[in-house]
Amino acid sequence: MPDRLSETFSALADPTRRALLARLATGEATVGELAEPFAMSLPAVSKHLKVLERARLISRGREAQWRPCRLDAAPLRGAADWIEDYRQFWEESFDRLDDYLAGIKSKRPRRHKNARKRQRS
Amino acid sequence: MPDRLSETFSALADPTRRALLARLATGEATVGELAEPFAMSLPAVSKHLKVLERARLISRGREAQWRPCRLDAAPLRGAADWIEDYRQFWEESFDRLDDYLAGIKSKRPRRHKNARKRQRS
DNA sequence: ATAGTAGTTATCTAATCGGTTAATTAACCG
DNA sequence: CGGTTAATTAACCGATTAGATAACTACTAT
Repeated sequence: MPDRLSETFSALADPTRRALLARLATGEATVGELAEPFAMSLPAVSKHLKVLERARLISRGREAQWRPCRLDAAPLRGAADWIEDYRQFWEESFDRLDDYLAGIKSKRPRRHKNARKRQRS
Repeated sequence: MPDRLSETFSALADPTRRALLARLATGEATVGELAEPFAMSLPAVSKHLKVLERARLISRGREAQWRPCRLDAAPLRGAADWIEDYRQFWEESFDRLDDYLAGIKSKRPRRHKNARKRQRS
């Protein structure tokens, strides 16, 4: 995997792995504890954890025969920052829809005088 | 692909696709224009665009023989929201780093009194 | 030493991915 | 019509992925 951001997004692109992170947000857990809610083999979960570990989203300790996992959310910051650059676009999209509707309206006078909702701040 | 969030993250997990989105953030563009900066074949770019389209991150019009693409950032909102739930964790990590540094400092008095940066609004 | 528990590694399979080149569709122009 | 431009589709390839089962490692407990 080339870059860090790709590795982060790629790790997040699986519902099982997101669920594992969600579980770890409530505190450390062993592999067995993490695997318990899933209808899949332990090795499968172990692999998912390895993916998360390579993406630096979790780290693991050792305690007797257990390998407790803990969340390490730091890489999410980069992902959040990247997405944040587009916030204006998903907020703007409502405005553009309004523009479009306004265009329709000018050609074919109609009701819907004020379609704008979600006027941002 | 099962869920929307996975599809979004998966689409973002490729640097070429992120670059395409970044380009589209500056305005609509045709496939050829989008492909131009990349050292890869047009069909390859076309495939990436199809992935973005399936993830609803872009949409396409038709204008003569061109298929202008435009950004549709709406799905990013879900991704941003998901990640946002973890913000406290990556911000906490600075606290932990501070704690760690504070521990060091108590043993070996130093400067860096206030290492915390990026205090979020 | 033996058995049990926690987890990883090995091996395999089917599917998907990211890329290629060649062929095809679609629209324009003369 | 024929030719050019824009883009997609088809067919293929090698690498990776998500899953399974089986075998192994590592530690605990008796």
